Amino acid sequence: MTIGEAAERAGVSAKRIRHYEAAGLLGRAQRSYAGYRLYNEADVERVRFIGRARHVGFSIPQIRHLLSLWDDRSRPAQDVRRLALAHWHALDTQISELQTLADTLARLIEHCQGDERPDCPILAALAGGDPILSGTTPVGGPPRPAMDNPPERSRNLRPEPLE
Amino acid sequence: MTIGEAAERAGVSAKRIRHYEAAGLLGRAQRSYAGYRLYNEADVERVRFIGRARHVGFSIPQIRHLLSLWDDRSRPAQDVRRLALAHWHALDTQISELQTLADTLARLIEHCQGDERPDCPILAALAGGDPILSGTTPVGGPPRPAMDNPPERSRNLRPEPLE
DNA sequence: GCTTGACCTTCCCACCCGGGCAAGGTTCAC
DNA sequence: GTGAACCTTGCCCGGGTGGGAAGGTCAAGC
Repeated sequence: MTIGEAAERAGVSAKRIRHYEAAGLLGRAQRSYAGYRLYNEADVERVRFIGRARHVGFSIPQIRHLLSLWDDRSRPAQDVRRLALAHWHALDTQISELQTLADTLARLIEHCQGDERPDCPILAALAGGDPILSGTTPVGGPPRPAMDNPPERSRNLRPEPLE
Repeated sequence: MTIGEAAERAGVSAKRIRHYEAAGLLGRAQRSYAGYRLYNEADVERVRFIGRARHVGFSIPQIRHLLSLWDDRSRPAQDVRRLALAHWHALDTQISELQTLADTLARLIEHCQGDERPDCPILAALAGGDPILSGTTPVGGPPRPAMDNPPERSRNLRPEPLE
């Protein structure tokens, strides 16, 4: 099959398949006489693997690594687990940082009346040395303003630490 | 003062100041006879404002907007609040998505023994139609594996909804 | 056989926010 | 005058993908 069909069946764009090939995730595809890329079932499976791995946030280099482990039938599961765990920790760190940002911002918004008057604590904090931007959280945790529909986010889902 | 000194006083790199100027956040700087950019206290303040806004995650276009509100002495605080709130919601969405990813990954890791055997559920899930990747969380919430040092992350810090 | 439209090819640009480096000019102290 | 430390502009790089241009190919219909 040609790239369009392979792309559709793997659930990615043709462009991405070419990109993955260029990135060395796929190896050079078979070519028709006219130069069209040709794929088989196994190729589609591999692209699907890549797509799923991207979907859970693995980077291209990480997927390269995952694929090498996948290709090596004798690899220990430990190796895969380690890679996934590292990725999880990176995700967790990123989430923490974003959360800190969001909390800071929430504090700023909290202090802003948001009325017609021009005095805005948000701008003031960005402009001057308002300590609210220093990230010092009051004892007892940050304030918890009312919210219409809390998303019920799942936290504390944590794999075991690295061995 | 020249760009190096201004950069140091504003807490950003000289490169970033030039970048902000090119992005239209700063207006064309005064120039010395030789073409050096020259700054005054007000310029440094403005750069500091930009730096702080970047620090809490505002994008360049958003900061452009914030600056226009800052420059407009008669702007209602409401406008600023709205912008900050939109940014907060974007952050919150991003955090949610990352959290979903991390949870999925955690479930995968959970199911992987991580021993010397080559059967790895993580690879299996990425390769095949393992429903674990579909994101269906079991009733009662996702499993909560033991963790050495939970970061005590602050959640539920939520500003009021948009009016 | 020819046209048409859908597909394929490669290559370049764009995003975002800078870091890093190069080649060259300027300033200041010694 | 000379060297160090600054400044200038400009280009390439990252990550992962979309968009588009310019051109070749294939299959169906006339």
